[in-house]
Amino acid sequence: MQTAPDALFRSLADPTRRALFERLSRDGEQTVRMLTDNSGVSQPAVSKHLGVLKHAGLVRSRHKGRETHYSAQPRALSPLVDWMSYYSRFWHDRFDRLEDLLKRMEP
Amino acid sequence: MQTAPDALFRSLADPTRRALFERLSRDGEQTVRMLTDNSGVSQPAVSKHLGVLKHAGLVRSRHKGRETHYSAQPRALSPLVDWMSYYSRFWHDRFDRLEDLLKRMEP
DNA sequence: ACAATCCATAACCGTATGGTTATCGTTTAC
DNA sequence: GTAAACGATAACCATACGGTTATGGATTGT
Repeated sequence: MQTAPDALFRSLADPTRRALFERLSRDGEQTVRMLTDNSGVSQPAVSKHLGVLKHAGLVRSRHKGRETHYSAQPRALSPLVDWMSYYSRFWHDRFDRLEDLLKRMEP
Repeated sequence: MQTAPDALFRSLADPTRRALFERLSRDGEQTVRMLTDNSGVSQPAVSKHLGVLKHAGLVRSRHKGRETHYSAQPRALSPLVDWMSYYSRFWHDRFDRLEDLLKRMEP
């Protein structure tokens, strides 16, 4: 349970890296060159970030000739959704119990 | 848009810190002492982590005498839900349900 | 009054991490 | 065939970060 969200939270914690994922999600498949432009960092930095994202399953890569096309893999976010649902539910349940308690205290 | 999820992702990226939040979510309000036991790290480390979580809005603190009681604030997660729903249409249905859940927690 | 507990802060340290430039193998273009 | 473009990797650097011990202010217990 603990390990699944870890790589995801870590990967998305960096603003540059998150921006890459956001851009791929919004605009679809992109080459490294395209991603480097307007990224504010160098091409090697972009490649490294994409490597991290790929390792977390958040992006996929496809080679065509000398260029590499990257695309977002949003289903990889599901452990995060599960995590949030799980830990929000406790609050939700407690809220319900509190409501029940208050109801029972009324005359 | 970028700033809101940033502190949250960052805060939750560290395993020790996430474990603290998870524990507060599961078991309810706890003092620093209680949180330090079974945390695997020293009391100052716990205090520092709680400071980060508090800064991100994920926990609240309440002073009583010489001890400080911390409690989880799961609705602080909502920017993350927004972020995910925006950047991945794929999980929209699930997100809608989670958003409803979080909305019900609002005062 | 004194000792002990609680917690925050300061000072410090090693490592992880995000960035750079340099380079090299491939592949395209001329 | 030669040059240029693409992208990954290596080597390196500065800093951010998570951990520690030491300490001090506040509160509680004896």
